[in-house]
Amino acid sequence: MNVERPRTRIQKKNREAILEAALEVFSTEGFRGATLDQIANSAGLSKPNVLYYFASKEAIYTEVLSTLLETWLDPLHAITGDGDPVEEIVHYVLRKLEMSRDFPRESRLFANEIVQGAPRILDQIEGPLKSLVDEKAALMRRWAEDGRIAAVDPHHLIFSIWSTTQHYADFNVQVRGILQPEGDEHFEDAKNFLTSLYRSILAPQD
Amino acid sequence: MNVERPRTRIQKKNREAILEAALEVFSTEGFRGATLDQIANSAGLSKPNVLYYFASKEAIYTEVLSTLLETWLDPLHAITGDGDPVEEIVHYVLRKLEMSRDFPRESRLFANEIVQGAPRILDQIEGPLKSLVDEKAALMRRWAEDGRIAAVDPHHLIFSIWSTTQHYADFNVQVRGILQPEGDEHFEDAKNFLTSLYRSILAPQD
DNA sequence: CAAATTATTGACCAAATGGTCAGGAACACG
DNA sequence: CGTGTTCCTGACCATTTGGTCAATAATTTG
Repeated sequence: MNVERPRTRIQKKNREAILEAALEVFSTEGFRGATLDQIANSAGLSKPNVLYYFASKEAIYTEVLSTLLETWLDPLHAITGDGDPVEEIVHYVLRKLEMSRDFPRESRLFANEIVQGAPRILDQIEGPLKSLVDEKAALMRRWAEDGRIAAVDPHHLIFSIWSTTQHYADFNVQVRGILQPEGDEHFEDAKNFLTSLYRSILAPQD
Repeated sequence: MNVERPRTRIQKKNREAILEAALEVFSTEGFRGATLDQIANSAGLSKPNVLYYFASKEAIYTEVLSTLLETWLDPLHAITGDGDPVEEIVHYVLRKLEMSRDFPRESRLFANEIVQGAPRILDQIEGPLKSLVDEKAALMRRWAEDGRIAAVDPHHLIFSIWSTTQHYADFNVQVRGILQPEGDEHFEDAKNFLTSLYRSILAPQD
C-alpha cells in the first residue's frame, strides 16, 4: 500500500497525522520502544488503519527518518564560502541552535538512532554525510591557511558545533532540570555563550 | 532476593556478569528495547537464573544506572578552586573526554535515559545534580568576577563541556563514520581541539 | 443514484517478552 | 558423608505487540 504521492485528500491527511504521531512517539521511545498502538492512538486512528497507510512499523520509521535527515543537514549546505568566514560559521551555529529549540523531536529521534548504533542510516553517514562534512572541512582548512580563521581542526570544530547545539534538544530535560527556566529564555543565554565561544576560537591570530 | 552485599563467591560472580551484560545491552538498546533474553544470553546465564539474582528487568536497570551516576559526576567534584582556574576547567574537559573514550557504554546508557525524558532519574537531576552544578557555577562566577577567567555563563559553559566530550561516546558511530579512524587516534585531535577551544574562551581578557 | 473505489475496523494470530514455580543439581559445612 | 542451603532450569503463563483479513462503511465518480 505504498502510495508514491498521496492521491486523495484523506490519504494526505492521515499519512501526515501518522508521520506526526510517529515523530512524537519514536523521538521519545526510540524505534524498539515505540509501539504501533501508541502511534495509532496519538494519530487518532486504529492500528489496522495505520497499517493500511504504511506497510509496517519499520516503514513508518524509515520515512520519518529520511524526511528528517534532509532538513537536518540543510544548514550545513549554507556554508558556502561567499561571506565572512567567522560570520558564516557563527551563523551556522545559531541556526543549529534554533533548530534545537524549534524542532527538538527531530533532533532527539536522530540522537536515538545514532546512540543506538545508527543501524538504519550507517551508509548515509559514511556516504553523503561524510562527503558533505569533508567538503566543508576542506573549505575551513583553506580559510585557516589564508589566515581568515584561526587554525583549528575543522572536523572537530563541526563535531563541537553539532554537540553543543543539539545538546539543548537532546538533553532538554537535563538542561531544564538544572536551569529551571519558565519557557525558552535560556536559549538566549545559550546563543550568547555559543556566539562568544566560537568567535573566540575562530578569531584569526594576527 | 535482593541481597545487600553478595555473600557467596557465585553470587558475586553472577551479579557482576549480569550487570556487565546489562550495561552492554541497555546502552545500545535503551530500557524498553533491551530484553531479558539478550541480557541473560550476554551474561551466559538462563533467563530464570538472571531473575534469581534480580527481581526484575527494572531492578537490573536501576542498579546499573545508579552505580553509573556516581562515577559519572565524579570529575565535576574535582573542580575545587584550589588550582589555577583555567587549568582546573581544562583538566575537567580532558577527564570527561577520557571517560568518553574509556567508558562509552556508560555515557550512552545515560544519554539514552536523558533523551527519552529521564523518567527514572528526573529527581536526581533536579536535586543533587542541580545543586552540584549550581555550586560549581557559583565558583566559576567568582573566578570571572576576580578576572581569573573570562566572563562566560558558567552553566552554559558546563553544558558545552558535557556535550562536546560526551559526543565522542554517544555519537561514536557518526564520528567514526566521518573520520574513519583505525582505532582511537582521533581522540588525540579531539583533545587538542577541545583544549584550545576552552583555553581561548576562558583566557582572561587583559 | 449506482457502481467502483477507498477507508476503516473488530476479530484474530503468531511470536516475543517479562515473569513464575516446582523440582532437581551443586555446594558448603559440621 | 549427610543435611541444609544456595543455585539453576524446563516448563509454563499472561500480556504485549506487529501484523493479517474478511467484512463493512464511506467516498468518489461516471
